Amino acid sequence: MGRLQSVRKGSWTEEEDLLLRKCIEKYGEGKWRHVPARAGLNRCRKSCRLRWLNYLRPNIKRGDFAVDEVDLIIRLHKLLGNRWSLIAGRIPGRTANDIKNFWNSHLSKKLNWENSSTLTAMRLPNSDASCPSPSGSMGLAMGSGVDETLQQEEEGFTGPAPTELNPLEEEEDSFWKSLLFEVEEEASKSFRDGSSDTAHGKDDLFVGLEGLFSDGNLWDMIGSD
DNA sequence: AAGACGGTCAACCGCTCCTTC
DNA sequence: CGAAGGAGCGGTTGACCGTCT
Repeated sequence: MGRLQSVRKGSWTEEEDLLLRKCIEKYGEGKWRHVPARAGLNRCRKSCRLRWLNYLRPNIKRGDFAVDEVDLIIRLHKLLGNRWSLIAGRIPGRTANDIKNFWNSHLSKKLNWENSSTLTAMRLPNSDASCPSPSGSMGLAMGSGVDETLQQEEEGFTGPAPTELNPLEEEEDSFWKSLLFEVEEEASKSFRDGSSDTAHGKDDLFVGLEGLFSDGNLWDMIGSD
């Protein structure tokens, strides 16, 4: 009937945020198709969903990424590639959009630059105390600690050392194991379904893991902020 | 002081995957 | 089993802001 009402685009107002928040509180997440009408918003369902997921959802962290978060992002990206939602699922309080933006604006250039320069110049002599080492609860599970990984790399280290783990390390260990399990499940499923998504197949997964564990000094690569 | 430039981030777009019928 | 619609994802865009010249 030619009633193609144009939906609003652009930045969200506080009033719109309030309406959306109230709607989600009342009806819960999901059923995004109904959200605009329920909330009384002249927005498309995608816009509502995005706004909620990236901005309004409780427990969302704003501001700078912590050292351990950055380290985790780098490693997860090495393992998973540009699968931001998967990466975000492993970093509490951070959204896929946040991580994607952060990667694109901070890390990708830095890593590209450093990677290309280290090919010829090898490691830059700046791995001193000014480079923070990952130390939070989400830090490295395997051979955590910058000097350790560096040493392992120089000694031809290619996998996690079978050392005894303290409780914190055990927690981290289980984190990586569960992640590995999830990704492997997905890869297996794709494999069984004959999916053409070979970019994330099992082989690549283990290539990624190998790189993940045998990785050199990430903080050397990206420098310290 | 002001224009140019680059970086950041919120939001949109289009595609793929998933679910339902 | 296939089609259609919905949901989710990653890539891209554009506005805004800070820095540089």
